Parts: sequence; C-alpha cells; structure tokens
Amino acid sequence: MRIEDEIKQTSFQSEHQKAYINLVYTAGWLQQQQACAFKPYGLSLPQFNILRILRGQHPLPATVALLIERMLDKTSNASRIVDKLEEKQLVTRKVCPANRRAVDIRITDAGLELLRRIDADGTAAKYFGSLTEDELRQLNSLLDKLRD
Amino acid sequence: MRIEDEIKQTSFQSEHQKAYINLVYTAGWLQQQQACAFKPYGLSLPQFNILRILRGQHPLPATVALLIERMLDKTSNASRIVDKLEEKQLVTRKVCPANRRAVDIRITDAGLELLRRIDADGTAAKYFGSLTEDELRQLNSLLDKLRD
DNA sequence: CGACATTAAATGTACCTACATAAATTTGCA
DNA sequence: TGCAAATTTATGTAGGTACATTTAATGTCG
Repeated sequence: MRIEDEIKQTSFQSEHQKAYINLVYTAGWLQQQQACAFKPYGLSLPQFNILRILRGQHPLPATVALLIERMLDKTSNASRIVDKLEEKQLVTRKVCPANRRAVDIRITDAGLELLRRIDADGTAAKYFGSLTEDELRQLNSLLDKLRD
Repeated sequence: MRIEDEIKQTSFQSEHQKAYINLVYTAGWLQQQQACAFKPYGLSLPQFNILRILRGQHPLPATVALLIERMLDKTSNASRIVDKLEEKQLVTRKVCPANRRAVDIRITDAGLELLRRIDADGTAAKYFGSLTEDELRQLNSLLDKLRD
C-alpha cells in the first residue's frame, strides 16, 4: 500500500520528505511484524536478537561488548536485556576467568531450543516476498548510499 | 558505508536478511540524526512530531485521537507526550466544550517560535543529499511494494 | 427516563532507548 | 612497585512504546 494511504496524508513537501516517512514507517512496520511473531514465545525483539548473536557464538561465550558491537542499536543497554534472558534461564552469565572485568555470556540448551521453535515463524525473509532478488539488491544499494 | 561494515558482519544468509537489517539500521540511523538536531532545543523526536502536527492544525485545535491518527507510530502514547509539551508550555490543553470527553490541544506562540528556530536544522531533506530525485522515487516505490 | 454499550482520554505496567555515572579490574608507565 | 588512565560492566534517570485497564461523558434503545 502506498505510504500516502497508510498515514492518511495526501501529499508531501518533497520526495525527500516522503522517503524519510516511508523509511521510518516501513522499518517500524517490519519490527512490529516480527515482535508479534515472538510474543507467543515470551521474547521481545531485542531479546531475540541477542539470543541469536549468542547462538552464533555457541559454544563459545560472548561478552557484553561483543553483543553491543553486533547489535543494530549500538546505544541500547545489552546488560539489562541479558538480565531478562538470564531470569528466563535462556542464557548464563559468569565472570570471565581470563579478565575478571568481563562477563562470559552463553546461550543455554533451553535458549537454543526456543530459537529452534521460533525460527520457522520469525524470519525476516517472510516479509520480503513481494520483492524480487533484484529489487532487494537495489533496495540494499539505495540504503547504503543514503547513509553516505 | 555498506551495511556489512557498519555492523561488522561479513556475510548474510540472504538478500532478504540483509535488506531487513539494512532497513531497520538505516531508519534508526536517520531517527538518531534527527534526535540530535532537536536535543539542543530540549525536544525529543516524538515531541517534535506532535508539535508539527499541531502547527499544521493551527489555529484550530487537535484532539488526542487526531494526533494518534497522524503519528507514524500509531500505538505510542500521545497523551503522555502532550503532558511533556504542556509542562514546557509549548501547547495548551482544554476540555472541548462541544464534547466534554475530548480535549482540545493547541500549539502556543512559544511552540510556534520554537518550531521556527528548529526548522532550519532538523529537516529530513538534509539527510538525503546523497540520493538523486530519481533514486528517491525508486526507494519510495520499493518500500511501498515491500509492505504489500 | 434509565440501563447498557460506546467513545475519548488518562493511567498502570513491563520493557526499551539514550545518556551519564559508578564500581571493579587491568594496563601502562614513571 | 605504585598510581593514574583505560577498559568492562552495571546502575540511575528521563523519556518512549506496547498493551491492558480505568474513568468520565455521550449515545442508544427498550
């Protein structure tokens, strides 16, 4: 659906203005689609993302610093998101023996199992079915260029 | 800069996966750029957006329901954002005489003046300089198609 | 009229972001 | 060695999002 219709605005000052609104709106839409997929499993989107990073490292541990580096949102608070995952026993936290300032964070078996169940539902790919491979490449290239 | 370098990931499962990350990352980047522009004026981005909607209505009032309809983020809490603006005396709130359930919200002269000062800095257009008019149209069309 | 549903806004709660600051440990260098 | 600087995580606080619930006013219909 055209962005004009989504937000009930008939015209835009400029193509810039429209692209800005379209981009922010679409990203929010996507995130909400994903969040809905996780909710039945009791996970928020940031919690899911961190769990996936930990699975990527498994069976090696990750530090908070590594999580922050790989998160989309650099300034968010990985420490407190790990708190929530630890409460649910999806991850473990242990002082790193080699560097006692750091903390080794590992995904548990329960965490791996949960991700396995979610993967079928929550993949981003599902929401891009209406774009061809070529259009996806175009989109990626435009977004990269935008941030220059 | 390419998204691979921004988040230090060397490869993606698919072009879908990459587009998802690119989109969410870029939207966050844009919002943060804007938020930085408003901060010197003591406004958050949602506060700025609501103030702009109110300017669009001025001198007519808006209700909370109207604000929600026009906001990008429909489920956010317009009522509490208006609280903050009222504290700063940038808007006024008065029970609507015609329907005492509703509330008439108006931007004040101080609010209009603040927007006037910000407009030069905070416009979205500024962040799309690296894309041509044609590329902007392409981007808009891809994003619209994505949400189908 | 009077009970009941509907509407508009406000409030409560859990989680998140953004940013500043604190606490503990390690590192580097005089 | 000893002490300041840097590193790593945790915590405090203000503002936002998402969603459920509450409160007050209005509409509806017997």
